[in-house]
Amino acid sequence: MFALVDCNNFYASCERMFNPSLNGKPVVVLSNNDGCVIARSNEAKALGVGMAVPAFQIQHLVERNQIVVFSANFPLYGDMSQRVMSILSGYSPEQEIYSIDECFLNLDGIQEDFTDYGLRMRSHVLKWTGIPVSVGIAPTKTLAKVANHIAKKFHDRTGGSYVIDSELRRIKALKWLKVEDVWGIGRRQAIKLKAIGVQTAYEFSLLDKEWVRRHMTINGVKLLEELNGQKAHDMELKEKRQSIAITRTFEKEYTKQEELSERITTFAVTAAEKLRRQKSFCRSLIVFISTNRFGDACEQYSNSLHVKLPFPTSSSIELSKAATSALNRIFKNDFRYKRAGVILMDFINETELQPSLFFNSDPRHKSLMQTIDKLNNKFGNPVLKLAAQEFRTWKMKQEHLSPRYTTNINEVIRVKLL
DNA sequence: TCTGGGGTCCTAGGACCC
DNA sequence: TCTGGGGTCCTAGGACCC
Repeated sequence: MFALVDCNNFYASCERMFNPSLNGKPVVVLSNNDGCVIARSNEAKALGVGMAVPAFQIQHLVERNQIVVFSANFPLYGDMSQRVMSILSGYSPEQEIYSIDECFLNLDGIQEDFTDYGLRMRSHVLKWTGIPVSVGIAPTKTLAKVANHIAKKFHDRTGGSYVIDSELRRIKALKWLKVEDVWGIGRRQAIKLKAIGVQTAYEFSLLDKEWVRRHMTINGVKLLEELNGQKAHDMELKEKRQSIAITRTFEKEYTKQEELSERITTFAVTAAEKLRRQKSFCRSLIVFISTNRFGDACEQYSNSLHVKLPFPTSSSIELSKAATSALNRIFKNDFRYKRAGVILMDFINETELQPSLFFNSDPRHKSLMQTIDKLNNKFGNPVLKLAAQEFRTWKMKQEHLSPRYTTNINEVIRVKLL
């Protein structure tokens, strides 16, 4: 059996955790630059605040209903996530952290009643972190997702834990679940399926396997099997990322290549730090730039370049050089750039590096990077930068930022004794 | 005025090989 | 007029996830 444990309205719950006066009130969290909605409390959902809606479009709702708005505080969410995951790891020898707010647990060998087990996890996490979670348990990962959906949706009845462990429950659940809400069926597939009269997960589960394979590839077939109770996905105990991306929508539009180049350099340096943290080397990278996609149609330009590196490296210097030279090749004057990014890929493990006879990463960079990482970790990022990076740190729009309660000693919560 | 960021996997088709 | 057959590898782009 698999459990899927998912934090309820995770970012909003993190904010409320340190500000209990917000309990019962509508809360939303915005993306970088206070751009659009990325988390909503149940109260905010009920008021009609949609997911991923631009902030300015809900301004009237915010004012009319006194919705409390937060700027994204990723240091806080990342730290809270670690705490939640750490507690949950005690409930199974195998934990797959699927995203910042959810994980799968392998429950093979658990003797306790599954519903109770789920409830126990839930109250444990709630007590120790203040974050409410929902637990779905079933014989396949996809059905565990379905069970989780039910646990959350009918919290009053389930208490936040639901188990699909019989044909009766499986069929009842699938008949209830709309096909577009199945894990793995997105907008495109949902349209196709509805066109042939499939409305529910149950109707999907009865489709002919060949038809599904032809129209939805191997993923569709796996989905079909999983919904029918046959395991097609196992725990994925992932070690390392296969790609690392740093991309940003800028707070302003850039026209000068030097300015863009500084930002790209910083993206590459940041990505390189992450690369070194997971002890990998990278063999290629993509740089992309783009004008404002919401702007005037005739002023649009976007381009990307995938460059192979002459040798595997994790050096910030070498990676940022490669990135800026890629930028030089795609940059065009007379455009106003609003978005750009660097994506590292094609990794190998540090330990599996085969030096080449002719071209290799500069060996001196290894200890240099170690020292830079050490200093930046100790004194806060980034005391040390490359000269090619921008001099001042860019300030994104964050008008509703909460303190970093759990990761910065100067911002810990203060308790006043009366 | 204002419109996010970070991932994974699959497939079709091109380039190349014999 | 007729113009083989069987492979592998790589990549861009699509679809999906949170």
